[in-house]
Amino acid sequence: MALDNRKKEVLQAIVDDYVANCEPVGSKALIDRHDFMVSSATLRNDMAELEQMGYLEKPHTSAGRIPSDKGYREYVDSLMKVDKLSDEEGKEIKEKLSVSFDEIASLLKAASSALADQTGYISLAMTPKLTSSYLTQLKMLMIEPGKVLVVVVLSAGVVKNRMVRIPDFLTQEQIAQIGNAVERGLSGLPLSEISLITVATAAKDNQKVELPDSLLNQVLYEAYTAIKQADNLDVYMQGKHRMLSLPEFSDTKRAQGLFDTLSHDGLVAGYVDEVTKQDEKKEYMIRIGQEITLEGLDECSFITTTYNVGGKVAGNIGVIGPKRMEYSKVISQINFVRMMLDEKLKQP
Amino acid sequence: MALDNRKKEVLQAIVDDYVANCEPVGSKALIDRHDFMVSSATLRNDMAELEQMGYLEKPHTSAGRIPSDKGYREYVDSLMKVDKLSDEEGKEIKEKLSVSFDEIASLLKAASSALADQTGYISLAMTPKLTSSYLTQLKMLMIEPGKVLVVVVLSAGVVKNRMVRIPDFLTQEQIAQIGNAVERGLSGLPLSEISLITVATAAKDNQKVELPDSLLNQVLYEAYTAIKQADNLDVYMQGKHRMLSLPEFSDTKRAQGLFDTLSHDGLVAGYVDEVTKQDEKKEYMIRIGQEITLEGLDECSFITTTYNVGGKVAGNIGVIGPKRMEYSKVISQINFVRMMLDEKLKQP
DNA sequence: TTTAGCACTCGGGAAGATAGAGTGCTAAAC
DNA sequence: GTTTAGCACTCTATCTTCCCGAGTGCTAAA
Repeated sequence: MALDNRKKEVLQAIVDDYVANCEPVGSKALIDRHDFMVSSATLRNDMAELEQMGYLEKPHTSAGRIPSDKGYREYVDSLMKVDKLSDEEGKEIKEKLSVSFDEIASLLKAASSALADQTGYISLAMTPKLTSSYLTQLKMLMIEPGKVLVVVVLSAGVVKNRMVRIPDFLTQEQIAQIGNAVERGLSGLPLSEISLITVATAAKDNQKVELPDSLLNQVLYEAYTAIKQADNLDVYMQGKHRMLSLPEFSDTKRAQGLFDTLSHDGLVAGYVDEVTKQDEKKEYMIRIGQEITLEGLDECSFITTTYNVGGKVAGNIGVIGPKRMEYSKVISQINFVRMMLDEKLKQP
Repeated sequence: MALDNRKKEVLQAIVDDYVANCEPVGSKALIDRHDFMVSSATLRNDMAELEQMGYLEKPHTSAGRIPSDKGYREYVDSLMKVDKLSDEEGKEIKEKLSVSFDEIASLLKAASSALADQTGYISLAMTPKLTSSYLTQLKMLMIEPGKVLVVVVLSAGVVKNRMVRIPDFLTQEQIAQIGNAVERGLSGLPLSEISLITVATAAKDNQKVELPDSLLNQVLYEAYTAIKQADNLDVYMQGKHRMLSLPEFSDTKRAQGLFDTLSHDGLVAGYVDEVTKQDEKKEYMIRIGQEITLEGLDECSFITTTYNVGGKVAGNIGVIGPKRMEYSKVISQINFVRMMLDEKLKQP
């Protein structure tokens, strides 16, 4: 059975009211707050049917209804209208993102913080996915004898560095040359194709320094781990503790379950990755309540979208909030931030 | 009036019991759990006096007693005995700290995570204080035309870098030379004495590159901000959400107040700094409940100590837990971690 | 100074009563 | 067939009352 027009309106009104007040919505309250041209009894009938179809639930017999996961799903899929961001809000976000960004990391931090402030929920920003990036530069900089800073630059504007130890009689020149050799051999190569072996051959093909193999290998190993480490997704997450003020997390156990999961950056990043693949064609992905396979997030909804670097699919930004979130507002906010990122990262 | 021996024992026993159970301690429970050779009536008298002296409080008339801030203070100052860490625990910590650390940052992260795991409370590790550090190196590395990575190395082993923009017709050689010139002029100088002017004179005295002043100044300005930015204390904090499982934070409002304050790294760092100065001569500093002037921490206790780099006073590590914390255990844990840090950072 | 004894206090949990919001159903009206 | 008024019913949340028991403070005796 399909939803007739009035049922759609009823469902929409219930979601709206519940989002606003976090209290089960009854037929009378619905009449009071909305301009339905029918009586409460009629709404009661509709609500009963909506419940039977699985869009609504009752916390207990004599309470109002609350949306089920399916109800929220219907709401975001076909009922809500995503309105444009207000001009002021757009301006606010723009301001927050107008940091002079010279590394993508600082821009993402700003984006995450803007999203958290603006939505009032938990925000998320992830560095570009490694699968889409390749090595552009590798610099080795001697800080003091025996200590070298390896700077790895990836195509998407990601810069990572790592301090490593090497035998302390190697000179700055030797080190720099090895770095250059590796860079020459590997730049342009996707990270997935870089292995200890490719690093070694690159170095040996390109370098002129005379060094015993064992010594050279030691340095190359460090270079290799530095490159591999640049692989790691960085996750910027903000606004976690704001969830404590929501009624759905007034139970500390539940809040703790949420925080426990969120403290594992890797888990969250992995989930985002997986889900983004599933919803590849969509502009944004939304997961509601039990649809989220992460532990402790079954009272939450999760919205992410993908930003581009140099016009190509890159990393993700997102928001985690209660199921009872202001979907249309959050979506327009997240969209706006994404557009700003795309704009700022246009030239590769 | 001074505390006679039995009163001391009573206070100590009450603190111990309350720490263990988070329940007000009555005279009878005290008798049951400890070997006092007197009757409960006698203890009642003692407890009444201890209350009058301000060491104990009653949540309400007919409950047991709980320690007041003053009571805890007396406890940590003269009653508890700090016992040595068990061998296993020492081993565990040692293992967690046996990361190959090449930057002080990663060692501090490991220290903070070990402390959080081991104590079960919130841990804190801060990079060395800037007042005690001076510039040792400044490298400028061209990543691509117009983009330069400025690497700042400080005496205490702190390495920071920052990407900056410069006019894009400058060459790697020019940039590197300017960096070298500034390094030559400023290395060994305390950060506090470095200003835009000293940077400029250093560069002009030492460099040979011919560049128009306005251009040079632009680069120098970026170098200067990079140095100044290295100034910032980094704070590593872990284990926050563990507090949610403590009964004293079952009220989400309270937890939120705590988290709100803790999310401002600067606030906490500033407080630690201030308090460390006050307790300069002591091995560790302890602040209990209301003694802590940070908002939201009045149900907490705060213990910090100072680690050394190259034998000189450097940064702080610490633990924030409930007032009802296992002081002696935490102190021995924190001390152990500090000793490990000192050991690892012995050679400058 | 210590102790036994006892009356008193107070919080917290159990039990019961009540109000009110909301429901589902029936039968009449449109 | 759909809508509506009316009504009995259900269930929670709240308030009151009551009582238990842990704990106290005081007194008087050891």
